[in-house]
Amino acid sequence: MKPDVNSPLAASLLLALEARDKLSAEERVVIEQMFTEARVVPAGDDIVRDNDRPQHSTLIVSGVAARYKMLEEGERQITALHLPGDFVDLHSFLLKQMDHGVTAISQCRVATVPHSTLAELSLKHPHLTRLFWLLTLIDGSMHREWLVAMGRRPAIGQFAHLLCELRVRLGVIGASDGDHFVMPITQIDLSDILGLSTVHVNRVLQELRASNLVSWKGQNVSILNWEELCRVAEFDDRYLHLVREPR
Amino acid sequence: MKPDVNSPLAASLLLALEARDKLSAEERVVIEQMFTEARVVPAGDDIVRDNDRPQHSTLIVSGVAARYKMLEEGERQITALHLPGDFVDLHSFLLKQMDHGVTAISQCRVATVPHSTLAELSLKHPHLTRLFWLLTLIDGSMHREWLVAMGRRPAIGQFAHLLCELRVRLGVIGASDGDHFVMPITQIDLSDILGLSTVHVNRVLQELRASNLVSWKGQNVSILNWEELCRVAEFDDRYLHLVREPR
DNA sequence: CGAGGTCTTGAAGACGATCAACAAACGTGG
DNA sequence: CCACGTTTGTTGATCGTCTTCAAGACCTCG
Repeated sequence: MKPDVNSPLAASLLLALEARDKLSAEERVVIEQMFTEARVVPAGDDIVRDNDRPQHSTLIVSGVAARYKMLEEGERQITALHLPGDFVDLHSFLLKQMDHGVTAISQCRVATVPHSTLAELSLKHPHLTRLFWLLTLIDGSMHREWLVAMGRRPAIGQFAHLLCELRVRLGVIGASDGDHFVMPITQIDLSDILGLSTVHVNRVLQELRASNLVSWKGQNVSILNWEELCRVAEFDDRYLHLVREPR
Repeated sequence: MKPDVNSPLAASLLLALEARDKLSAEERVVIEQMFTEARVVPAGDDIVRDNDRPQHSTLIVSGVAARYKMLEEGERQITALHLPGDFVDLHSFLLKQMDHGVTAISQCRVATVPHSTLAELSLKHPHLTRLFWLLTLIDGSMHREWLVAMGRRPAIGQFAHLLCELRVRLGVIGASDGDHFVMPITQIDLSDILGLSTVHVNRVLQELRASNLVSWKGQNVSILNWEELCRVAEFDDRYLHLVREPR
């Protein structure tokens, strides 16, 4: 999760893709070379703004970002959390206009690909195009899982589910150290993810701590009882589609 | 919304696509010819089952369908409503395995395309491929809007928002008669969409009726005050991406 | 060392859930 | 076409989860 200036920009993306299909050597090269170097976005700044019409798509190289929408009364709802290797606005390639913002939750390093490169790709590399399409489909799959969590799980189950998801997703990109990972987000961010008040997030977290499921100090998160946490969350990772097969 | 046996299978799909981009005559033909005739799925039956590995993708020709997930205690959460012209499992082309079910809310006529045809398409017709990708992106966009509605809007706003969305989406495919449309779904279905109890759905609906925003009798829905309904819902149709431009 | 953001705790209140009962609508078979 | 059973819609009463408001502790960073 730390900005590692030496790692290639697309390292996490390659891991995410290889978790779902095989890449040819050529494809790996194409991916590594498509990104232009990266700027650093300070925590709290927008990476992409609502209503923008981006000419390129943005990859998180390091840090945590979030898609969000604001309501009239100033409430914020986060609709997705993005980790290294995630394309935060790949969809803007076809949707053209952003209907939501993307903010840097922690400081982020980001790299970009011009939409024109993606367009060429869609002509020359159908398989890679399908894999990028796949990434947006997995985003959609996570959205659906979040809908289920919000609509039908009690707050503690929803929170537990988020923790399970984070552990698995960080594992895929090699950013979790077994049951421990670094998660630079505040309880305020959590409340905007879960659609709860900050006060209630705090109380639910205490409940998770009290039952020895999780430890969360500062940015250090440890899953203390994975089995039981999954039970509370009714977690099933099928929706992350971590099966390596031809796509 | 009525099964119209004479209409071409892809009529609504063509309308949905033409609302977002121009199609060439050739592309229209390709789309019209890709679907094989259609079966009728009775209300309540699954169109696609959880865990299936479909070899084809399914288009709703008429009727209303829903994607859903079940929880352990038997609760259901609907994550998307699908209307004529919607591909309910286009994503299974790349996700391979279903991580949720799709059920016929009302009786549905459905048509199918083999995945092999979609694969050919991805080689021969990059523009059409991008448009199909676009359809899945718009699905994702609707998921995000539902997340906002669930997380941060009170029940009445969430319900109002759903009604606004339905009106606009039905308008796109020519299935709404101004402010009136036919919506063959029960309050039980609504509660599974909104993540509320059926009792509360009933009370919120009464509130919408009492304030003269909506009339809902049987399957006949009329928007009585579009302006005010949009205000209650904080509705902004940008997320449906109804802009005709090159994609 | 001070200041702003974040975390924590308490008390009160609201929104929505649950339980229960009944009415209305619908479909099916006689 | 009516009778009957089942599903859906409606209403009331009570309960619980989560919100809001408020205040103080902690922490981080200039």
